[in-house]
Amino acid sequence: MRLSRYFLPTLKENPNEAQIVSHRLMLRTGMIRQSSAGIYTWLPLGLRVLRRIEQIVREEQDAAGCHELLMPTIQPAELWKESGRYDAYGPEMLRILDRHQREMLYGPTNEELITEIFRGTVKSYRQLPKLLYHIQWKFRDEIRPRFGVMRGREFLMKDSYSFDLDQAGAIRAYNTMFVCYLRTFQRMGLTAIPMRAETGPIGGNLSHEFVIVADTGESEIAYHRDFEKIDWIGSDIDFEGDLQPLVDQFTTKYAATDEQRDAAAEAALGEDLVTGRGIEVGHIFYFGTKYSKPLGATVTGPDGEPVAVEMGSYGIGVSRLVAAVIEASHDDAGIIWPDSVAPFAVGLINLKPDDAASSELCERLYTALTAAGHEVLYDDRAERPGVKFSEMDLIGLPQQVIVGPRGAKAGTVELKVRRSGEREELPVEAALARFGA
RNA sequence: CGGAGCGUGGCGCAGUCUGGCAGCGCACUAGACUGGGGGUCUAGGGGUCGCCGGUUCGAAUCCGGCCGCUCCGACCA
Repeated sequence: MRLSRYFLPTLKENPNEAQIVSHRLMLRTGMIRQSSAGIYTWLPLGLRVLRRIEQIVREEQDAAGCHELLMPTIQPAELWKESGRYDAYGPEMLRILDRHQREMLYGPTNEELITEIFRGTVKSYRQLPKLLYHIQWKFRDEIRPRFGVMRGREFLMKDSYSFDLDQAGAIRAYNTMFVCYLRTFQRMGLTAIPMRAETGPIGGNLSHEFVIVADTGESEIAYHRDFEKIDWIGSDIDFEGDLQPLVDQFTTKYAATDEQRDAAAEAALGEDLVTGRGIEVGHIFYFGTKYSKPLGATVTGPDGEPVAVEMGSYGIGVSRLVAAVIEASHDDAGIIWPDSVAPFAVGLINLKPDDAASSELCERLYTALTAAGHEVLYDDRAERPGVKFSEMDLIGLPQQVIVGPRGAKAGTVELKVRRSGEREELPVEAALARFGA
């Protein structure tokens, strides 16, 4: 992508409304623009990151045996009256009347809808278990939206739903998602600690939040020091095997948020207790027959009798994750994207587009890097070097390739690693070899 | 919803108290100089001062109402 043709409206100064670093940086790098309170437009750079995170979530869901579908954003009120949540949800749910005065709502979550789909299609225990998910925009009319996309009213969420014949099956599904989540966040370069959580209006009795440690988090958290050094899981998980030992490894140590915290347990930990703040990026629930019973989601069991299915739901805040990654990975100059979610892999800086040798070399690098499968943002603008350096650091692409007249003449380029700040001058061929080009 | 604050050009702000030509920095346009960490100089363009009403010879400024945004609190991925 040539920056001269791209849409990247960066800001030199901090917008007044942004208080936390991720919000400031998302505005300054031209990733998002606010439309109204808690509602944002995703500009090209931000959308790229959102899509990459979404794709990681999708791939890990698929790997865990979840099947993607897509439910609508607008739902009929009727279904929610059936489950009893139409009144329970309160003003946080955005209610809409269509032209026929039919009561509709912009979905804050999808348990009712997925259960309706399930009850109309799955009739026998032989068709179980099922794990379904979708990635869709949700709306919750938060009392006080804040921190940019961290706590917006409109947000992109992945929500999965499990259907099993019995509790043992449901717990198995719960464990599957538990491990899937560990892998998902790990791939984004995040350390997410699973914490015992309250179940909230979604309901149920087995629940964990996945929390990223960050000073700007909204939850008070406390956890065992061992979580900082626990062996992180590999990519070769057998989801068909017994996941309980792995889950136990992450759930036996103390870790809790807010109301779930236990003063006695924390006192017992002594020096091993770590407290701080965290950002909740995922939440998993087992809630049994809470929805299947009122909504009539039953299957015929082995004995010919109807059985209400055991369910769980599993959410990941996809749009929130964009902000969470920034909170976890930035410095004074700007964002530092982990490779896995970076909007572009390489930033190519042409320090002097007027210089024929520089521009020819840049064109060659741009073509070769692109051909080798790297996404390159090429700063070919007629700007001063300082502007280019600053903006490239600000938007935080992991690798920078810097070309100037001196190097172009000598046949060298400079490579800079954004995270470490390390710079290295190399012959062109050697630099290309680094990128497998 | 309670408490606090803000709304003046694309962004950041001054001016409001004490009514009298709408300003500054950045950004933008043109030219010159410059050229490895958000340059310098010159000349420009751009604003119904959030909206509605009132007071006044005269309102960004005073008064009333409304709207929007931000922060703190209770609620949430």
